[in-house]
Amino acid sequence: MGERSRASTIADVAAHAGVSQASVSRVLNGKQSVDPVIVHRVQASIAALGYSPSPAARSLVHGRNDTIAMVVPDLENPLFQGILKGLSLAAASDGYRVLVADTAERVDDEESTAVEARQRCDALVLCAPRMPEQRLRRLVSRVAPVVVVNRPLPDADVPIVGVDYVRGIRDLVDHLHALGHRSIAYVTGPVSSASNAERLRGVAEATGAHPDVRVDVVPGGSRLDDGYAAADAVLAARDAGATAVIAFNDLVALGLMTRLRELGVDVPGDLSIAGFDDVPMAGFATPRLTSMSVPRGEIGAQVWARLRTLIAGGPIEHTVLFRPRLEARESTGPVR
Amino acid sequence: MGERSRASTIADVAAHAGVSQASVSRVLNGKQSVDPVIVHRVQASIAALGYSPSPAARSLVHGRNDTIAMVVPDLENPLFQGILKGLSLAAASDGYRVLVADTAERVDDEESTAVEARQRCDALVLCAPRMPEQRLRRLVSRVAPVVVVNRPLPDADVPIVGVDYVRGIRDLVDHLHALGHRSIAYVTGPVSSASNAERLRGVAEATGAHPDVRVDVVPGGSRLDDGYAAADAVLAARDAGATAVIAFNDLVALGLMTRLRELGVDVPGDLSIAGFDDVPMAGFATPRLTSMSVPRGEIGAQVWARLRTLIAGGPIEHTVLFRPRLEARESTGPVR
DNA sequence: CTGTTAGCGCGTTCAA
DNA sequence: TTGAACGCGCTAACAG
Repeated sequence: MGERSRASTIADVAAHAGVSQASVSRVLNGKQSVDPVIVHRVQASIAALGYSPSPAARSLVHGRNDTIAMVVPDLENPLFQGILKGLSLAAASDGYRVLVADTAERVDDEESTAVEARQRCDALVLCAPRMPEQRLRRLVSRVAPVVVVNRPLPDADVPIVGVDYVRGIRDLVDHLHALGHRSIAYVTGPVSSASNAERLRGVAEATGAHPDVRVDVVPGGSRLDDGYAAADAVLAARDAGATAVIAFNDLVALGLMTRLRELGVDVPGDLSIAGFDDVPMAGFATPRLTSMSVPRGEIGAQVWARLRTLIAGGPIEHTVLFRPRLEARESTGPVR
Repeated sequence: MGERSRASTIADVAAHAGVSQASVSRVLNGKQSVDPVIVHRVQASIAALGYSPSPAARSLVHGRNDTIAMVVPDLENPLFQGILKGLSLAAASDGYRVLVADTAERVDDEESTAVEARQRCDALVLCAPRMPEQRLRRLVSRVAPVVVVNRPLPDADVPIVGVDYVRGIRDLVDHLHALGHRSIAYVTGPVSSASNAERLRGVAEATGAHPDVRVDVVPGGSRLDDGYAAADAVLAARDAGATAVIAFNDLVALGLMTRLRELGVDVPGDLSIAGFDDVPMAGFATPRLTSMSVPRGEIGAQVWARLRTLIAGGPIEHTVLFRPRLEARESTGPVR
């Protein structure tokens, strides 16, 4: 194989067309008017040489590269996937690309990863549910423009797009309460997770609103195996009177249901179970899982909308929280 | 708010330290030896100014930007997620980032998306299961260095990393055959998908090896709903004698099982069902789904390994196909 | 070991 | 309307 032929530059085109680089640049960007004859000639040369402008050079001149970065703790989480997909599609429709940085749950790397990613991109989307709040605040001020996803950050100069977990849990407790449940077990998410803290606040508010309801907290996690492993603790709670379970998310709920089935526990006969996020699988589980639906793609789209105005020099728009919607299915039933 | 202060440049650092830009550059890259005194002074200035080099300028001068792009048809597919995650982690360990481009199943956009992504990145990973082969061949030659994922492309100058679907299906048929099944229904994937074609080849080879086995093909898809919707056709096949089902992938299998359960069909009592990919949920389904396990993360890592040697000017390494491993679970049982 | 110079490819003044 | 010249920020070649 011969040497890889160097891609043609704007200078090549200019020479080929017998005009100046400036003219080529002008027909390329169409910002100024140029003689139709030149336009035509330049276009011909561009086609002939198969020229396409260098994004790197453009970036250097413009100081931006039409790319944003999204930092996530785990790409395998259906929630982040959905958000990423929505973000990617929305950004693409405005000519922006998305760089993803998976921190592989290593909280200590999140900061440097974010800063590094931000340097090569025009803006940042931060999903860092476990980063200590103070550190996050510092980080956010360093990497603006940035949007924070799925965690509260009071009085910070940053747009936030997220889910109203507090309200979601309350609505879910209402649902269970209406079914007659008075003793509920909550299987937690990762202990340091902000969205878990939010859910716990929801639990607190719910018990405040329903003094006749008590909620026991059981340690869990965020994945299928975590739910599976939480079964024993859940059964202990049941023996202590619990008739229903709220899991941190659907994966935990699904894993839990699997183990309960193995143990011969009937759902919802012996125990009602509800999840959160309404992942695609929820509606296909056995029994179909009751869950709080979260508009993943729409979250991504909203994130982009906010980032876009930020990039354009616009204001920091208000926090937007989506209220989860109850999807009542088979896994929750009346207490008996 | 005042004006956003412009980030400091290498010139600022040079001035602050009272040395030339070249010296700053040298201490930055550590390629040449520099007087310790200067090193120290420059580092101090860098810290004082909070300087960090511009990736754009570096890209322009080096002709690369330490970023690769991955083009996928659907970010929500667990298979691509796993590959993306493995790729992202492996690339990150070598200082490379990953840009993702979701073509949202729009086959017609794949080509331009890929070319566009390639221009801003040093290399490309192509997941385009439905792109017509000839178009893919042309594309591949345009965007090198590139690695193609999960589809054969005989005699093309491109490394391929994928799954041996043919062998996987054969092994799966062997499994069912050993259980006594002689009439099997195969629920297809997307018609134009390359990996579906591979599976069909596997079916053909399997029936060749087992003349006593017959396989009926039933139209399906790639997602949960597709499997759900295929139930009627599958039942028709059962009425025609089929005792087992192989689904295009786990999602289809899971969707199918859900519908069958609604219809009162016992799995595996009335019908054995097997999927493909071994997604995390497979082992948690009811009943636990028999599947062919595919090393998603490892595929991503292998893709990176090949891309890396390509970027370094190395040879086009040989195709590597992972042989799926049977995960026999509850959803397949002996014919009765 | 250090500073000066010359690009990398493009956009954008500024005159003509 | 066009072209020449400069600068974006950095690295590499060349002197000193």
